[in-house]
Amino acid sequence: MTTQKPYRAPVLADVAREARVSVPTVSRVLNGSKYVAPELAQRVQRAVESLGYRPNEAARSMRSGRRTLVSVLSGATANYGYARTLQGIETAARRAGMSVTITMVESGEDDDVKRAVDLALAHPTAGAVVLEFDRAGINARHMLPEGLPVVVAGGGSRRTGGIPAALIDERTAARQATDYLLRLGHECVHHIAGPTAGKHSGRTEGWRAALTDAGITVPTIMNAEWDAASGYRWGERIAGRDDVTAVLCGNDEIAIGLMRALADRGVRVPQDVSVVGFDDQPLVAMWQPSLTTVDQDFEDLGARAFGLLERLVAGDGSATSSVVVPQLVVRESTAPPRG
Amino acid sequence: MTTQKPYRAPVLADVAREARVSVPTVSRVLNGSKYVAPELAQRVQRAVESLGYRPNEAARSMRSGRRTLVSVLSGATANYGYARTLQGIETAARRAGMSVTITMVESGEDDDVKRAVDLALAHPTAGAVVLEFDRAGINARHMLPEGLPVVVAGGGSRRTGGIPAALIDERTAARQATDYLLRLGHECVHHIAGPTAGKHSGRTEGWRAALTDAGITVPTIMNAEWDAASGYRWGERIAGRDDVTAVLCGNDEIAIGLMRALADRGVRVPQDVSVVGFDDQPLVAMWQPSLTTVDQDFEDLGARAFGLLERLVAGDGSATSSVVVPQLVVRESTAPPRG
DNA sequence: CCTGTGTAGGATAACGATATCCCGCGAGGG
DNA sequence: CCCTCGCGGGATATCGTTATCCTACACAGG
Repeated sequence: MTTQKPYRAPVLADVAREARVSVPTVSRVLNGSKYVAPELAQRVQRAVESLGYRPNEAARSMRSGRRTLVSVLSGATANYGYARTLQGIETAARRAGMSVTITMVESGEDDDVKRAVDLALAHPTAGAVVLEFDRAGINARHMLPEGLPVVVAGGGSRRTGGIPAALIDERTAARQATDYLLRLGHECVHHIAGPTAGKHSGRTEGWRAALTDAGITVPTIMNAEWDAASGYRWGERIAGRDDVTAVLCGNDEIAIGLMRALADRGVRVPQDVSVVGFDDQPLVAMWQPSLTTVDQDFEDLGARAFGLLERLVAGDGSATSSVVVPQLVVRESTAPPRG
Repeated sequence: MTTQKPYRAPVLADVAREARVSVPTVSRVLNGSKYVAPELAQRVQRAVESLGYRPNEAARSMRSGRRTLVSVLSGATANYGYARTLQGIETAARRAGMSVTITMVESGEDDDVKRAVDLALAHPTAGAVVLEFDRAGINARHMLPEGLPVVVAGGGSRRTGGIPAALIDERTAARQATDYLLRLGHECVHHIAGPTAGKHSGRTEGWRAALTDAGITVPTIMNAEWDAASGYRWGERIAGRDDVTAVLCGNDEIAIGLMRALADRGVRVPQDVSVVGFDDQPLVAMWQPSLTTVDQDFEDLGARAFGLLERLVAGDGSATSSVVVPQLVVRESTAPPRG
């Protein structure tokens, strides 16, 4: 059993020794300063290659003040939307030569939020992206220190307190989805909302606005979790009601759960009830019936959020929120009401 | 327009000044050294609170050699399995007081892999977790420097070259799933495999082994991408064949796509064809018919991977691979063959 | 009184990089 | 011949922290 000697990455001094130059000269070569003789530069390059030298960003940023780390704060979930947004941020950051740390906020409780923020900022960070799809994210934003570059990524129409945000205008999308159902001839559209702790989400607000504008009495909101089981439970109750002919769901999971419960009770979608989801997860197009839903480009959302942060870090005060209106994708789960 | 003065986080010296002690004393207080008078300690604590001081991990680790950053290398995807595994790693790391950076490897090409590894190790890292579900991950592992603590997380039965690994024994699971279908009375089980670049995945190997052991001629493997569209295309072809009565799919997406194609052509699941998936994504239990599939605990996988890395970093050479056999979840998409 | 021991806490060096300073050198102008 | 100027590159300070060293003091034992 050989003892593994602990890993020691080569440092500038090792390169300098190997190339028989001083440490600052190596730095100059690596940072592309002029004023270095071509021959020395070549010796340095060779030494870098042969030793497999990799600059230490921590030391570099400590001295230079340039930071190459971006911190993402998100709710504690592997949800499709979160994962996709993170991917968008990471890809954009990687292309810009920045690394990404991810910290999950276990809940909206002060303790959890504080711990998460402390960990997220433990390593010196150029700025933070807060994924604000839930309470945990919102609370996290409020606990970030004054002056740190911060951007928000999330569903639109929420106040972000002067912080630049990349948004998806869920409100408009929900309104369009609701209008679409009304145009099909439904006299009312019901709504199953995800948990949002007090305030209503843009999805809920858009739905309400569409009904109000059409002069329709807004029915009671059905509150659910974001998961399919929760949608299923509402489906069990809706199956026994004649007055529900169209349902706008807070997300695709809820919609799928709802549809299964309806099917189990012999209620047909879309003949008896129309169902609309939110997110357009990859699988829902394969459903039977395939789900009419709102397509959200989360990857683009992440990329836009990172772009804003980049400008903010560069001191470009003109960085202003960007909003995208997602598109309704009409599939098989919606139809005119019977009779 | 007020000019925002750039963010300057308070440092130890600020705290020391505020508490009227020397810098090392503040450090001693924060690191819980004895030999500090209670009164001074209290002054320091107060100063820390009032300034909102947060230690700079980069500086700390530079001096002390203790690293609190873990790097995760993964394929460029927001797949359910990847996202879930990352969540498991992050949660375990957070509980251990470590931060996590995530770097995606765009492809298996040398260029992409090298760039990803460079970025992943740019900030000084205690070690790396490589998500090895695809070629990109495998290549990334080979490009990591000698001596860096590395663990692999992925599907079992692959060689990991002496590197500790947290594994899910896909081979055994696939074998069990295949055996189950044979016990139902199917004379053969067909298989749609995901892309694995040369080698076969544990899923494919387990399937083959089960058939071979049962003395059944192994049919041609159907090769697909990991997505539902790809499963759909195979479904179109299978619908015209009488000899296919049971299909083991490389993952749930493929299975769902397959089932939709079969349904579109009037082939009934499970009466005409039985279908088994892999992963047990949250939605597939709601399918019609609900999908029989292999439940993979990716979050646990991530937690185990981090645990291994932690021991490796601590110099515990006894860290040895851990393997979990996932369970087959029988639902509605499987049944005995007709007649 | 001298010495030894243990506590308390400041002074200083060091981690790996970059910014700044500064010196030597050769060319060009007065 | 002296002075300036541009280049090339080493010496040194510095970033925020912790490890090490060292001094000061109190107290006990001989």
